[in-house]
Formats: sequence, structure tokens, C-alpha cells
Amino acid sequence: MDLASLRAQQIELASQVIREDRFEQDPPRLIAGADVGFEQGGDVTRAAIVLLQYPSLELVEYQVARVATSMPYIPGFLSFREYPALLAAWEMLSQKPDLLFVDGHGISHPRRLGVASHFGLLVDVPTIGVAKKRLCGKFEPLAEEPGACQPLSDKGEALAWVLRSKKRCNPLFVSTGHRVSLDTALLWVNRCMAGYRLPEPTRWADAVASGRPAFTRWQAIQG
DNA sequence: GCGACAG
DNA sequence: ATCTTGTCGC
Repeated sequence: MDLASLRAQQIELASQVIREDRFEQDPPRLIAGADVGFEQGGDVTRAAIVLLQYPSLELVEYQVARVATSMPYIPGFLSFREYPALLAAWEMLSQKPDLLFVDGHGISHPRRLGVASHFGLLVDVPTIGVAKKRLCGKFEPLAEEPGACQPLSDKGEALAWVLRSKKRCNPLFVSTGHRVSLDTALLWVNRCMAGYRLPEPTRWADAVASGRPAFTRWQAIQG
């Protein structure tokens, strides 16, 4: 792993990211969520992708892939650590979504290529980055009301919306991944909210990746 | 030089 | 991210 070459690769790929809306299916009927976790000492990377129907936000499919971890976590280089497992889970899907929510930043990244943008480019699908922490940039304090948002700016560029998705919760960082504009990214995140801090696609992906009770119950009901 | 730093 | 007990608030 040569960080200088990965950095050059990021800059090249970032120039190919499309920041405008280019949906195959508009509005999206099938929305996916992707999340990555690690097992034991971190030797195994586990990626979960869930498919939700829109507007019912009903879970219709999930896939989990386990892949040997190939890189350590280095801030700014997360996508290289996570995309192999994400790709494996993606290939397992019986049908591809019209829009994908990825856990992590999109263009709100030092070189404008967070995991949401990188993965969107790899599989050529519209993606939105939904991150729980800031990586770069600055923003004004947010109002307390749910729905309040402020732009995240870095070097004079608006790169994400900092969104208070729920009362008394830390904000989310919603950014363009690929083929989705910043405002459309915020629009779809808001449309996929169901009273929790995370939008449903992300919340389900997290539940599946971590084997949460909500997912175990759903599994038991389905069969 | 120092602090910050997605998951 | 992951591990894990207790605690606070609606």
C-alpha cells in the first residue's frame, strides 16, 4: 500500500464523479443501504447491502459478504479498505437499486472521493454519502429542530449538508456520492427518514451488518 | 510545528 | 469500527 499512489488515484477518480442528477429510474423505486463492519480482530471485513422499496421503505432483500481485510483504517483512505467487501455484496444482489446510500462521506472528503463516491463510480450507480462524523470542512452551528441543516464548506466549496435528522442527536453529513446533486441527496435522505437518527436504508444496513435485534426479528418473520 | 482525522 | 457497564431522558 503506497499512499502517494492511492492519493493520485483518488484525484483521478474524483474528476470522474458526476455531481448532477442522473438517475436511470426517476423517482427511484428501489433504494439500497450499505454498511461495513469488522469481525474479531479486524481480519474479516463484513459488508451488508439492503434493498428497500420506495415509498414503503419496506426491506425486500439483504446480502452480506465476508472478505479478508486488506488494508488498515487510514483517515482519507477508507474506501480502499471497504470497497472489496462492498463489491462482493453488490454482486450477490438479485436486482440492483436505483439509488444507494453509503455509510461514510461522498465528496465531502479532502480529495473529493469518499467511499460513497468511489463505490458509486466503481459500480456506476447513483450514490449518497451519509456520514456520522465530519472528515473535513467547516459549518455553522445547527438549530435544535429536526430538519435543520447547514452547508459544510471546504476551501470555498459546498460539499455536504449537515443535517439534524433527530432531536438531541448529533447531525448527519449528507453529500453527493455519484450521479446525485447535493440538494437531491438531502431530499432523498429526508424522504427516507422514519423517526430515527439514520435514514432507513442506512439503519437497516447497519442492523444487518451488526445482527441487531430489529433485523433478527424481521428474519424470523420472513423465514 | 501542531491539531484534526469517515469507519 | 469494536468491546462493554452503567446511566440519562422521553
